[in-house]
Amino acid sequence: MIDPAIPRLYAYHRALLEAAAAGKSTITSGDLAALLGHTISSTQIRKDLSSLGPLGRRGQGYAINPLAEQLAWVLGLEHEWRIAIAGFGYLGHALATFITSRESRFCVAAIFDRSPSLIGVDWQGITVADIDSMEHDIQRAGCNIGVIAVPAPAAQAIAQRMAAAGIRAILNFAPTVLDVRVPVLVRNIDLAGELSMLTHWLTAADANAEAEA
Amino acid sequence: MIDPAIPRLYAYHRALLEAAAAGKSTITSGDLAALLGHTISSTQIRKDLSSLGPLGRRGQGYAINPLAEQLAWVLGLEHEWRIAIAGFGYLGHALATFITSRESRFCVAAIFDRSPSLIGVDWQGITVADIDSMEHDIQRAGCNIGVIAVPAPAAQAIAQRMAAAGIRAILNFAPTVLDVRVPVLVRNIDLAGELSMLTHWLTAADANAEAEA
DNA sequence: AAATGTGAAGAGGTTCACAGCG
DNA sequence: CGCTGTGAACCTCTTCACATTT
Repeated sequence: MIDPAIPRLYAYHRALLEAAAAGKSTITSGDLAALLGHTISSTQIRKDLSSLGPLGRRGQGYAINPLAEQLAWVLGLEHEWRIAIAGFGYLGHALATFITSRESRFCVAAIFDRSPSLIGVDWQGITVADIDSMEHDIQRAGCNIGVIAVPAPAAQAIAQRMAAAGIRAILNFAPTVLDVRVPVLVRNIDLAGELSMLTHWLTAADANAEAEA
Repeated sequence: MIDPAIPRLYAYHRALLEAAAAGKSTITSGDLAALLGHTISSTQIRKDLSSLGPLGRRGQGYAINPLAEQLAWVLGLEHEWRIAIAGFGYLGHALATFITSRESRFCVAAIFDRSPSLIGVDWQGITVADIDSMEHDIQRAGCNIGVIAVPAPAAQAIAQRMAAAGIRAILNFAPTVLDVRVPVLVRNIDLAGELSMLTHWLTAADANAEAEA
């Protein structure tokens, strides 16, 4: 399965759960597209789904439950994922809450910070630990996904320590390029970059408006 | 200028400021690529930059300061941007801090929440206001960018009200497709989707490892 | 008749190879 | 000689059109 399709598959999965909750048991690619606000075309949906196997019935549409299960399987949502969060400031805290509420099989299993005022704090049964003990705690908690929510200068070292502790996938919110030599998947969430797209678009729109006037 | 190039331009800009701070006054596309951890090729960098005009000297490289200024101009970093944040939970709080610290011309100018325990709270001179007065406050504060950090069910209504108040660019952290009919640029930050890429990749890697064994 | 599944065409962006300057 | 700037080849993903199945 191709890379850019994965977030789409996840969107389908969510939409299918919604449809199922609304009492439907079958859905067409067109209905699914409508549910997603037509941000994705029905053709695209069919291409994505057909690449997983013959999941629909011609003339009828897709049976929701089997399709949702298939998507959950492909996306790895059937495993339980144990997540380690480094940095428990506002961002880390927000992510912990979000992750826990979002998907029942995502489980925050370890939290780290450097600040003495946070170490020892309890969050939903998890004690915030000192970053110095990270390797040990990550392995004991059996974490397989890491989230980096620390300031940029500290991120690189933490990424390397996470990788050393056996974590193979990292979601990085620090605005730095992480260099982990081991084969680890790093996804960067570049908030400032996203903002810059907005500011660029707004200035470009202004320039166009002036040119037309 | 093409869309996917914008975050790259922003990355160049950051790297150039770093290089300037390190005392350099000139840089080649290859050096810049190295500074970015080779996540972007030197060819790509030259293509991106050349589309802005002839900014480099053949045989020498790029003069850092003029180039950084040009990038800042293209990205709209020379304007002052006034940002309205809806939702002041941990996420909203984290974003406010991040935005303020990140770029001096990004200014959080209004904060909204629905919770009585947050309304009236002061954050760096800004008073958290009731979401009911959003339109009025946004206009008074002259906000031109909106950030949505509220739970999914509330996001749609807030997006529409932001658009009605004249905001034309929105960064949305709620896992919902926003439908604003006015021409507004919406960027969705899909945290769950990003996580799903990690879980997919990890399960696919496991499946491959088993297949090889 | 209605909706899926799919080869072929198309668009969009990246890489290559090298011409053009300093 | 070194590095930029760029047309052309390339590749990847999306859209189109339609054959296929219930």
